Order: sequence, then structure tokens, then C-alpha cells
Amino acid sequence: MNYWLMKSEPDAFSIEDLKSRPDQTEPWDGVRNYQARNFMRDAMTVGDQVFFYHSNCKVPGIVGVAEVASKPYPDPTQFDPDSKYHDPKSDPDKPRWILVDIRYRRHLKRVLSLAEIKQHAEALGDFALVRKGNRLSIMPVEKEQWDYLLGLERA
DNA sequence: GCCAACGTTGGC
DNA sequence: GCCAACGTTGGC
Repeated sequence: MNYWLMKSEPDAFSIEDLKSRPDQTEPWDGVRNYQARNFMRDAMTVGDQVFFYHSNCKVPGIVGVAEVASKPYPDPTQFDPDSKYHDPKSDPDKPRWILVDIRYRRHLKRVLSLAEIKQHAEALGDFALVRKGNRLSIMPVEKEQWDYLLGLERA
């Protein structure tokens, strides 16, 4: 069992959007960063737990929990000329972009804001989210970090 | 809206 | 392979 944090801009796709989907599940399409892709392609397994993070919004932070709901498979938007994620350089026989499905689990009782998380940077240790200049949209979370952050929910 | 940080592109 | 230019992310 692995743990992850995945960012989404709520204006584009929020945790409420995920919750209201059929099966409360959605393909995590549009990832166009190799490091983030590699996490999905090489390290995610069905049942892995995911912090759903709202970025680029009024109060950026962790808003809920989701889980990995599929094995990795090619992101169909890369072959769709009408998609903003279309990648003409991706070969259908050797797809460049890979995704997994994500399923809603629950909202946190309260938002764990980035500002609050930063106050716990020392206890969290090396955590990509609070590293300077972090722009990674998918990042691993250690079990200790996961438990610590969930502990904050009740603080 | 600003801008720092970072990734990608493409000329050489 | 280097690196300047450019585009994007995302906090503030």
C-alpha cells in the first residue's frame, strides 16, 4: 500500500466534481509531466490512498481522501485532436502519457491548508509539498507523513 | 495580477 | 550537449 498526494485546480476539477461522478471515479487525465507520469505508471497500485489537494485557489490545501481505482493505462486525451491535452508527438503504439482512475473516498472534516501544513514542516520531514518551488502535481507521501497529516484533521 | 521556480524547446 | 528563450505552475 502506497500513499500519494494529487493536486487539482478546483476551478477545473474539484473533489466535489469527483464525488458527483458515476462510481465517484474519474480518469486522472491531462498529466503532462514525466515525473508525475512515472509515479502513476511505475508505482501506483489499485487501492493506494491519495490525498486530494486543491491548488491555485483561495485556500490551497488537502481537502479529502481518494484512492487509486485502476491499473495504469494510456491517457486517451493525448490522441484526441480536440482535447487541450492532445499530444501529436505521442505514438499510439507507444503512448507517452499514462494515467490511473481515481475514486472518491471522503472529505476531510476540515481543510488542511498549505499554510498549516507548512507549520508542521519539521515534523513531516522531507515532504515535496513544502519544498521550495515545488510544482509537482503528483507526489509520494510516506506512511508516517500520511498518519501525521490525518492526525491534524482532528486537531 | 505578479512573479519565482521550474520544465521544455530548439538553435547552434 | 549547452543554454537562452519561452511557457507553465501555483502561492501570494
